[in-house]
Amino acid sequence: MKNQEIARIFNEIADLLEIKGDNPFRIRAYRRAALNIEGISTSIENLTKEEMLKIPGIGQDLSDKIENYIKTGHIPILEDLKSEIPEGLLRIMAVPGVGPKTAKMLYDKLDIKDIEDLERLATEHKLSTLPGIKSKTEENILKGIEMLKRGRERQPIGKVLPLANEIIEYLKKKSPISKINLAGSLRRWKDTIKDIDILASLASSRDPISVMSLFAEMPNVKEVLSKGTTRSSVIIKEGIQVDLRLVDADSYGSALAYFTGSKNHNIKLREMAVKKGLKINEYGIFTEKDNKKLGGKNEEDIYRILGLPYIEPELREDTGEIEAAMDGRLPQLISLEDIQGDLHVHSQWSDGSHTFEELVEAAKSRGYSYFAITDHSKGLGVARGLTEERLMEQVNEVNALNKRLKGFRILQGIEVDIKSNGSLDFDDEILKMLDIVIASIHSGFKQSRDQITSRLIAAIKNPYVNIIAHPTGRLIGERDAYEIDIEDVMNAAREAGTAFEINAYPARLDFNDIYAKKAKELSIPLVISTDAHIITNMDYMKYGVSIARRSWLQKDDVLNTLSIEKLLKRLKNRIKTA
DNA sequence: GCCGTTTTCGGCCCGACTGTTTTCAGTCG
Repeated sequence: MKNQEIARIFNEIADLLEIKGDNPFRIRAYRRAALNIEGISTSIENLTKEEMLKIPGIGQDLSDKIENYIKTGHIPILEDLKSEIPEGLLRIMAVPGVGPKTAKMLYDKLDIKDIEDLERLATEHKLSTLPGIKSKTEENILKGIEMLKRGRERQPIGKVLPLANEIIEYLKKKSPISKINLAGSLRRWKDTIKDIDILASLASSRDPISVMSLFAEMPNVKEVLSKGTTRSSVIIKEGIQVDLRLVDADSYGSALAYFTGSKNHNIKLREMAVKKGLKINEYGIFTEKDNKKLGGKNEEDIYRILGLPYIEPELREDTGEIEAAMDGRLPQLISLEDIQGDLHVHSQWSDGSHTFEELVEAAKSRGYSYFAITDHSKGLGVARGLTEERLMEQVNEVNALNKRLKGFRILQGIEVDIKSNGSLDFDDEILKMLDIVIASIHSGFKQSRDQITSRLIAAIKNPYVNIIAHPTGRLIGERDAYEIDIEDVMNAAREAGTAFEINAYPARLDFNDIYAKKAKELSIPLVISTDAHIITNMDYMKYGVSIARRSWLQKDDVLNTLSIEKLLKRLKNRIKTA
């Protein structure tokens, strides 16, 4: 799948054109194309010309470039640009506060070609010889370089969301705020987060400056980047940027829509507005002609006045949601309350921390009527994987416990290891005795794409494997997904009736939203499971549900929204009674 | 470079904050 690769190339072309001072709309066209290519679930090399031209932002020229790249591995314009512009300039542009104009001036006037040059000359106060740069800018550039060195990578949402909620609680308690919400990619539940965006409005006639000061002086603030009356930015000690925006109650809805994004979703709404003789900004929706405010107190106003139904934040990525809204095709998204049970849970028997009784209580308290105990199989020695004998002991214990439980059922399962040769860790004779079997890869991540693909397909085709867990093996920030032929894998699953897991563990979130959406389109069943090793991990379900929502999934698309009876009927080759 | 329910040419989203400026350019989201 070359999608990511081509998206990266188009973004690089956009960066280089920016340094050259090229037509900003041409630059935007490259960026928009990149984003849309990243968002499609089909390998771009499998698309026909006609299909390619249907991707928003891809026209004749860019589709030619893509085809040429797939055929020859070259994009002439990129090579030309690279020969004109030293590569280091792109890295200079990565310094916060340094954009294309500054980067170009630094290169033209002082021959600065990389970050090392920039740091040295800034330290020696040589930058202030340039027009428009004085000591403050030098300081900011040095700070920016520091920040870049520390690395401001995107962090898993599971790490960022709790921090964001703490800040919101703090502000609620300490300041005269009437409304406060998360915005930005956190509100859209993206799997990784760069900044925390918070929107608030004040109780009437209160002083915004005092709130901004309170915000800038929170105990966990490490650095204040900017502070105004409507917008302030800080870096907290975890290294994450937090932006707070204050608006009037009258504009709260339009500001929330605006700051929730995504950027491209907003641009498309604004374009729609312009065509209707309207204007949208963070203060409301207005008539173009006499600037009369038509709405903005509630987020729904914006959509309603454009003639659209409300679009859930998770869908706002400009991946077809606006078109679907126009046609009345928006999905009724799944919600956390729809989940009836967790199908991937570990116990003390392997590398989990709790007894069955404790897990039953935890599941019940989350409103579930079942969960599957899926300890590791023997091949995973580090996780104290079960041998056949211990599995049989577990079966007896689960059976005994199930007899005592009323209105609740433990499903006897296993997370069987897919070995490096593609065979499973247990024979079919063992697997067929269980209520549910999930299979997954825990080794050989470096194998070739073909090898891993055939391992997965072999497991998918096994008659007793119901679910493939964490199908791409990624660990956010630690390990990339292994390379697979996603089309072949999905086709195999569709034929075999094997489901894929959306693993809700924050570092995994695997399938991601792109693959889960694709699976839905192919009518492949999905499950959302937490892979819990301790009880509190069960609360990760909300992250899994958020991936499902971002994937346009409805309740019907997810097997563990079913009652236990219906679930067992849907699983292939299982005993069909609860 | 894309795109069309005003257009196949001429548009292309909108505003805040900073640092440097006397009215604004650059950067960011």
